[in-house]
Amino acid sequence: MAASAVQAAQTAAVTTKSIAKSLLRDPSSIHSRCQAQQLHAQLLKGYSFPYTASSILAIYSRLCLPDDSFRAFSFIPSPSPSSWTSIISCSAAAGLFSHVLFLFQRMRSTGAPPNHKLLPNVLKACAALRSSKLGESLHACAISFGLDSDLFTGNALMNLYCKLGGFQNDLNRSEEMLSRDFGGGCASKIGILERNISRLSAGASPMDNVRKLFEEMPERDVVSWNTVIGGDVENGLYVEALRMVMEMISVGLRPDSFTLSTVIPIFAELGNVSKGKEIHGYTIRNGLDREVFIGSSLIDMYAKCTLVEYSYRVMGFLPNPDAVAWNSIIAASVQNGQFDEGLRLFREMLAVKLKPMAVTFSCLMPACAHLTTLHLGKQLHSYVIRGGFDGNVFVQSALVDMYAKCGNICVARRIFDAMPSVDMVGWTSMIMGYALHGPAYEALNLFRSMEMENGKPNYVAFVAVLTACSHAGLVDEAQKFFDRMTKDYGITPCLEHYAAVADVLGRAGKVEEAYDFISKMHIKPTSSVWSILLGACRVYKNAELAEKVAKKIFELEPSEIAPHLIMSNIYSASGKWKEAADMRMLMRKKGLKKQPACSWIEIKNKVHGFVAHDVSHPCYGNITEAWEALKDQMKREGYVPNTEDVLHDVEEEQKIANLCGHSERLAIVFGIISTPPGTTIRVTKNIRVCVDCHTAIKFISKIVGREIIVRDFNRFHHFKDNGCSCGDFW
DNA sequence: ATAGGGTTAG
Repeated sequence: MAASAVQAAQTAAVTTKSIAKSLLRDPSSIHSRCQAQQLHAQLLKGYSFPYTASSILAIYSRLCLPDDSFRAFSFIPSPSPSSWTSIISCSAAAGLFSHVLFLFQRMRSTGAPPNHKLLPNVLKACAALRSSKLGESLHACAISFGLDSDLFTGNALMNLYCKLGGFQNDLNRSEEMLSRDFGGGCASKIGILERNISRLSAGASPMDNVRKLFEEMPERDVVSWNTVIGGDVENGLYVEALRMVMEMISVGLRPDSFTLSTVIPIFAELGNVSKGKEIHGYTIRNGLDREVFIGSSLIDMYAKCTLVEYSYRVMGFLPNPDAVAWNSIIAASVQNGQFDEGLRLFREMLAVKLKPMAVTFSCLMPACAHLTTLHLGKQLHSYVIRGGFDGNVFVQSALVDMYAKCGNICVARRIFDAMPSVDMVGWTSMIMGYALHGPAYEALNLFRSMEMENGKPNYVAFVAVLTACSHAGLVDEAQKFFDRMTKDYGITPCLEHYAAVADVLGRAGKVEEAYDFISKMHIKPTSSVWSILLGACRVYKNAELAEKVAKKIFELEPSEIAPHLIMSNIYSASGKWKEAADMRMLMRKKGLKKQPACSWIEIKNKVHGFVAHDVSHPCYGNITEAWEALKDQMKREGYVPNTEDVLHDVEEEQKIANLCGHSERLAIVFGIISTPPGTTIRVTKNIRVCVDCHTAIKFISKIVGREIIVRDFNRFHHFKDNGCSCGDFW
């Protein structure tokens, strides 16, 4: 028995050996890491043939297995050119770019020359790392070895310079770096180098350099053209990019799906849908419209041009939409305000077994933020954590924004504090969060920290900090920030900045000043800016100025509802019932209908919506019963109804009854009777909270001992203990 | 061997 076992083992060994031998002769037959490792083990055992680390390295690197490749490589005392090529290609394919540069430097230090197979990979790594200095040295290296005339090297060089776009390239320093970084260096080589590189001007646009390289290439392929076109697009040279496409066609090359997916985003950016449709037509005629790369950029283009229905159609024609196509269609719907559709598409994406990516969540999160559905936001957050996407800075910023918008500013802050590096979007989301919730000093402090840590705030950051000032009524600070924005940072104010300053002036009662400020804007004020002032006129009962402002609004937007309502309200408040009636008549003549006010609340992951005097809710009986009890208690505590905001020309008693039926009160009372004592109540309302409800909710918060958070059309109110975070300023 | 699509704050 023992003898036969030995024999069997020997036969097995012979068989394995012969398999190993044949595998080495034809390494392309190895398709998995497991097979490669078994072969490696056989080689290490060193049967009858010599162990060749370089052949196993070639196999590992072809399978793109960097760890195994590194191990095999480390056993090669003096690597051959092909071994260097293997290990560097494998590192490049695995995205280990700094390793590529490190290995290349080591290779050069042994005196081994670069070759045309290797250099494109090194250039790719350099482009990925945006290393301008090394890039120039590599360029010098390519020239000194005569590799710059190689098609692939030339393409990779052009790509490198496109990626370095924004960098200051001082090409005259290359000589020094040639010898220092990559061991070039003899006099004749440097002569060639100088002659070649001096023709690339240091001060010119980076794309000019790319174009020179392009023109000097002895041969060009579609990739060469696509690279220059891509560089033009990346550097905002849209006209030039499109001219290149035409020229490419005129020399007899056909734009491929790379070319088209590079230029389609131009029309998204410019919002030029008719040109975009032309390109779409071209893709259909050439059978390219079913490719995912084309499809994704078309979906995005139509969405950015607000033709989201076209996006859906493009998606519908894709035979095999990949995760990116799904991301695009989700982004398309969310960007166009179709939040429920975005969420539905996400579920559909999961249902077809595609794995979501970090981008998926940064596209989708704003849907929860806009819908104020905290429970959905939390579900997505847990998905983010389980999927390991919580390290992505886009996702983190989107989460900060979502939690802030869904009313949970504390969690937003916790996520913000945990961010290892905060970009401008992260800072701005957090600042905007505080602006919406009330603690303006937190917003202002964060803005200062951001200036210290992140340098230059952009215009959105100023929108956020000005919003914080306006919500807190900080007139002087707002004006200071506005001045600093224009003077210190050279940012041209846009509509939102003007709106915020006009708002803060108006709220502070400086309505005439606000009028002057708006009149002096360097862009034409829109009806929305004037409407802000109109609102202030109503609060400060300045009917005269209100009429002047309303006239401007009606000229700009004759069919906007809000100014009609406000004017009617102003007239009612000053007892001008006839004017008020005329205004409402005018609205009827124009066919304008008031948007119904509604409020909603989430109870046990279900959303309950209420409109004013809503009797449709199954718990209506309980709600009125609880409200009556609450009302008595409120009266005892000193609550007096304020009917100033009630529009209708009716008796005082009826006005009070109207107030009591306001949708937010129904939602709050329903929240109180449906949750355990002490639970925070979160209600969302589609329009501004009225003065009386604001007072009433303060009383309610004290009586029931709960925090009540109401999100209205433009901010959050945290009611607690008879006070509100907005400081009665909203 | 070289190139490409979708993302967050208002």
